[in-house]
Amino acid sequence: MKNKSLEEMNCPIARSLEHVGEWWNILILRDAMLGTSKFDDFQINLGIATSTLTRRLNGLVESGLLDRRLYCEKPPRYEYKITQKGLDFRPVLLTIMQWGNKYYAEDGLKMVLVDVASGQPVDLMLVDRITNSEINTQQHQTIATELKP
Amino acid sequence: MKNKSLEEMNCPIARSLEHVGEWWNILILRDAMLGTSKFDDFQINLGIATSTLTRRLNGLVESGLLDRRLYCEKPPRYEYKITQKGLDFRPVLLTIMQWGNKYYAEDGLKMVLVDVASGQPVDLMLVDRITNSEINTQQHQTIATELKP
DNA sequence: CCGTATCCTCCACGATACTG
DNA sequence: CAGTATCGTGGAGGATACGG
Repeated sequence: MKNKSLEEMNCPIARSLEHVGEWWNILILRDAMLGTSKFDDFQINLGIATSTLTRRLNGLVESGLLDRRLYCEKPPRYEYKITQKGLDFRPVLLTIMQWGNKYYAEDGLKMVLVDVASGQPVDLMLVDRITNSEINTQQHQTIATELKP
Repeated sequence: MKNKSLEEMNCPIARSLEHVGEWWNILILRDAMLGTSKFDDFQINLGIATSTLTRRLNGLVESGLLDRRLYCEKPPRYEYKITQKGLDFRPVLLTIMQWGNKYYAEDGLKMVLVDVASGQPVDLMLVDRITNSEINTQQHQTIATELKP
């Protein structure tokens, strides 16, 4: 971030903000947890400028929250997969989500928790973007939904 | 924030970031939950420019996370107290804190949970800034500490 | 003492154009 | 299609001076 002193603040919250404080990062992580991994998918989903997306993705890779992996050799193609450190950030997104649901869901659009059969306790998804029919039911099972009217 | 489109994003996370995404806001809320309420206390604690602090405080008041109250008539003095909406944001800070403790506490400085006798389950405090002796023990009781060496 | 107003700087972001 | 490079700008933040 702009202020170097954040790192010197010796507070875990302040230091965390150094790496995820930019709100684009939060939204990129959100989508990464939802399964997005390709550059263009992020770009289309978020409506972010490509140059900005490059910078943010690189920053998140540098911070160890995303992993850049070559998945195709010819032509070289990369995907951005969430790391364990990034997954550990999920509770933060969940609590932001709950707070946002309470105070900023006037139009009825909320996010919901889904049960992940793979063993992980909870995951998050945006209701109007991933409909129930689109969910890989082997991986996800909706346990609560509040759909847009 | 700079981008109006965040509000139009129809996602509770995105909308929340509209109000608390600026990292100064997070730190101000952190201190407000720790009991800070006076302008100068925020300023000294955070090392923030006074003009910036004015802007951020006003923004948080506008967003309904802080409440500006006149507590002295002559001369007029105001204090900034956290609102219920602000208190509801506390779980977010707690999860950020936990994540920060895990990944950004290399120097041993962590935050801890304290039991609030007033009935609320948990509160947070910064270990090196509020020592045990300074805690209002009627209000707080430390249940876990990991102090800087 | 408790802020606010003003000016300035800088950088995150967007737009655009470009490469493999 | 999957990005990177470059340029211009708005606004957040800092420094300073000032008002109640």
